[in-house]
Amino acid sequence: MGRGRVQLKRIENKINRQVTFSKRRSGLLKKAHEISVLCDAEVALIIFSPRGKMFQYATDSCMEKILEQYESYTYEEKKHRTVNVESPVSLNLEYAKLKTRVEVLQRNQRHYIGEDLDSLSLKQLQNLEIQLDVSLKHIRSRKNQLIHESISELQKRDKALHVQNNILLKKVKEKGKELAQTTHLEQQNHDMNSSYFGLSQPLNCFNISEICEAKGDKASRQHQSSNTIIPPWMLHHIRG
Amino acid sequence: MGRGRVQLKRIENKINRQVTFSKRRSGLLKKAHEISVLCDAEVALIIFSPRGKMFQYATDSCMEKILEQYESYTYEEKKHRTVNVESPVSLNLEYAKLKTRVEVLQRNQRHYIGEDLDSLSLKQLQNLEIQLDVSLKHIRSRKNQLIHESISELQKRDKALHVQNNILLKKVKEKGKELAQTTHLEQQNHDMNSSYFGLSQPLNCFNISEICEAKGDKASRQHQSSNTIIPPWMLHHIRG
DNA sequence: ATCTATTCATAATC
DNA sequence: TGATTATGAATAGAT
Repeated sequence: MGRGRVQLKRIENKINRQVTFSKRRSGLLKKAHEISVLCDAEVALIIFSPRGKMFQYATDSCMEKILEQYESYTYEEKKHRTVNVESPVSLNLEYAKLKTRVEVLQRNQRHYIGEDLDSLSLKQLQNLEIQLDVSLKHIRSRKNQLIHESISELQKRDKALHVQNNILLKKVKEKGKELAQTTHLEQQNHDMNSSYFGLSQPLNCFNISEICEAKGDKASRQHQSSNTIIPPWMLHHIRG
Repeated sequence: MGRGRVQLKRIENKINRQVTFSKRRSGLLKKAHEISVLCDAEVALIIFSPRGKMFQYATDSCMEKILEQYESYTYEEKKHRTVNVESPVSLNLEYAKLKTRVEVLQRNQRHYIGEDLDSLSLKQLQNLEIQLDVSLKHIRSRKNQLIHESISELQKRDKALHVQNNILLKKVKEKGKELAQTTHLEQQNHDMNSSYFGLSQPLNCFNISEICEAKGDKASRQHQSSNTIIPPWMLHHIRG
């Protein structure tokens, strides 16, 4: 860029080096910000000038949070194994780090539940809003998945009950025939009609909840309430 | 760069966002390396993709060293004072407690951002959904408040500028009259027209952001981008 | 992944 | 420092 190709080696001229540092630094910060916004990435950028002056960029102005993420990403195992053996001096350090982490997490949590919002900038509020919208999408999607699973499970049960019902029906008929050989025909017919309990309501699953509750245990926590978004029998079914 | 100007806002198309992330990430890492070599600077760059994958660059491959520098630059006092007084025995216990707390908080946090939902029951998912709906209500309400505040503040400024402008206009006219007593009328009219600089753009605050950047520190993270949902000058205004 | 038309960043210069 | 400009880089969109 600029007049002439640049070689990737230390710029010897002190003035040029300083100027280039200043220019490229702002360029780098800008690009860090851009990728952060454009691609929804979290970026932490720290630059020390040769003289030790610091410059930084962090997505959402939250450097600590990103550094914590880095630590947990890199040193996950190391921490858990080493801490207990090390000298109390470093334990102090680890403890301090953890405490900071807890503070950060707690602050975030309060933001996620819509509290302490006064400390957030408009930008941060917007990011939070976008994040929660995404979260809700995931949550609803997962909910639907569970519901669909439970429905197909119930349909399977329904089928099984049908089969069983048919078998029972056949047995009843057989018994009927046997009886016919020892009693009058009119008596036989009367029995048939009153003992037929079969397929008139095969898909009315709502009554299943009563069956489940009769079984006792966890099912009884879900009381009948046809006004909730999800019928309670479905909840029970998923828990089992 | 590329076909067409780029807007500084989240790329909505998932594929494009991912591709751009990949391209810009390598660009950013390259530039971080370049400034490090060319200008003898120390650079630490950490990037998390939206899905949590990490990428990093550090001068001399020594991330920890640079992060320590950062910590000492920022938190010099804070850490060293708080912890050293406690007894080492209870410290271990406290540390374990904290660790558990961190784990719980982390798990919750993942739920809030819509991850790890498989471990939740339907009931829990519903509670989460309700919670996040409430959160979003609060967040949007707070956002609106901030926006309204900033608008009325700007209106106040606008008014003040109008008043000032009118005063200046009067003064100009007075000067004009004075001049009329010593010069020809045509000369007077000419002055009037050319020195009037009044109300054509009373609300153009965009240059304020540049003033803030000149002040250094945190303000410089917000770069000029007239294409974000909220103009940067408004963001700054609210932060200040 | 590869290829271009564009826009961007910036080295040199003032 | 700050602005300008010629030039090489980066990259968005298409393939």
